[in-house]
Amino acid sequence: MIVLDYKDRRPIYEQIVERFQELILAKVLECGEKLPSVRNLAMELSINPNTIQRAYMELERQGFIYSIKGKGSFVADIQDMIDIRRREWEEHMEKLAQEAVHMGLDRKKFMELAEILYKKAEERK
Amino acid sequence: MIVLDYKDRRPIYEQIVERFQELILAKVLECGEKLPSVRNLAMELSINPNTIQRAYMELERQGFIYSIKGKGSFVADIQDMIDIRRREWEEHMEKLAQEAVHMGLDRKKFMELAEILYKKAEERK
Amino acid sequence: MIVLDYKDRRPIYEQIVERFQELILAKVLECGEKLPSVRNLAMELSINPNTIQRAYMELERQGFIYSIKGKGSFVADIQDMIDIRRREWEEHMEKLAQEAVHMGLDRKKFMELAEILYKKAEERK
Amino acid sequence: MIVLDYKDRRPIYEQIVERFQELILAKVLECGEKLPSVRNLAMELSINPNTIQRAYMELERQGFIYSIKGKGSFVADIQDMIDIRRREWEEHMEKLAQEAVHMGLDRKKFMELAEILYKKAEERK
DNA sequence: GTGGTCTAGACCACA
DNA sequence: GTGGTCTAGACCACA
Repeated sequence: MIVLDYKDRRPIYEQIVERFQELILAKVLECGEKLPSVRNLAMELSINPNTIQRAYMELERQGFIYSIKGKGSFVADIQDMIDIRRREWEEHMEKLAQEAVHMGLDRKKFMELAEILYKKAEERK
Repeated sequence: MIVLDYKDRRPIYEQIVERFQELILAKVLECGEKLPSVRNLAMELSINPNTIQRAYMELERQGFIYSIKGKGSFVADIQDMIDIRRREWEEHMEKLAQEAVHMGLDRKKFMELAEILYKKAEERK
Repeated sequence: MIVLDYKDRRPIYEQIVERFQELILAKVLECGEKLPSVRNLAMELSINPNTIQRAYMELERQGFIYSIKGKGSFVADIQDMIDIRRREWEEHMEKLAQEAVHMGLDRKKFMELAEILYKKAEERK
Repeated sequence: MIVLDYKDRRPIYEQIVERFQELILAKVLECGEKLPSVRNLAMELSINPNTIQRAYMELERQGFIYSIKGKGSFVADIQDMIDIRRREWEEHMEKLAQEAVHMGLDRKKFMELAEILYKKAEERK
């Protein structure tokens, strides 16, 4: 489920955070589901438990999971978060569209650029 | 060239600033071109010359125009500004495209939304 | 007892819900007391019975009233709710007082602000 | 400047974070001022550099300081943060005052409670 | 068993 | 020299 990329220059804990974010946002990990324990995941990935701990701390701070001492870490209910993100995204997009109109970017060019940038983002993923 | 909207809740000088920004960015007013004098424009719009003065000061502060005592106000060379704005706009758009991919918004929906928001911005103008 | 404000932008049923909440919390309507029937209140306010129905449904969902088929709607026992709200209110107030101390707001200014905001709330009511 | 309280049950890094927050909010440490280096402060307090690192990370996340690799950690410009906090605090206070009015808490009792809770917060500090 | 904190110490990137 | 990441491992609180 979690695969580390040692060629990646980003720190390991960051890779773990991002991977779990994806799994949770894509609902592969469902609300309330238990994450592997800090120690188990550390063993499985052959890394130090501290690194997992740090990743889980960050995920909890961001509201993706919640941890209960003595019980484990669990996927949080992120529907509200998703809704808020979606709304903010649309607001930003609306603002950019307005700026495009002000800058004199016509609809055709605007749509072309949007498509190019979307494809670029898709490939990068 | 300048039309005031008294139903608009924003201060008049702000409307004037925005209108000139549009005219300059859209290159209706070209680099080096002389703006109407403070007094003339005030008469034309039937408003206090101080309001125009304030708008011109703000435009100068933002780098859209420059004023020469005894000669008048002129459109500044804003190519650099345009380039920077355009670059920043593209960066923002790229970021939004990336977020769209991360949120699981597929290309079709992304393009539809982009078009809707562009049209909405166009109508509002 | 219920006065509608058509200048208010909120939906009518929401205004009705809020008004009944106030009447029940202020114990003008006592526990067990019968509310006006859907039809009567609708006639009295010259609005659609469905709107009243919706308001009553919302009030029941929130635990302010209970409805018995064929008999009517009655004010619920809300003492628990009142106690909980009061406790939560005090907790929030305690937290704000603490933040005030941390922000360096001295007691005199804190008390002044509290009084001003209380009066403002009173007037608005 | 920083004194640890080993009787305090809270983790050391949290104490350090809070202490620096106070020093920065009270402007004892001014904007742009350099904080002691991770290693120096660790030596001075006879604790592990990791613990300081963790505290500084948290302070940076919260916007109190910024760190530049190879140069050090510096106090951030927090005037905006202070303004925002103050505004949010007032909004919360206004809301609580409104709720107090709705709950039927009269002004005298409201003011008494406010004073008691303020004193309590002051003593706890 | 589980998460949370902390120590001791290594190594890296950046300046 | 400075912050940032990571390992190895201890100990605590909670369940």
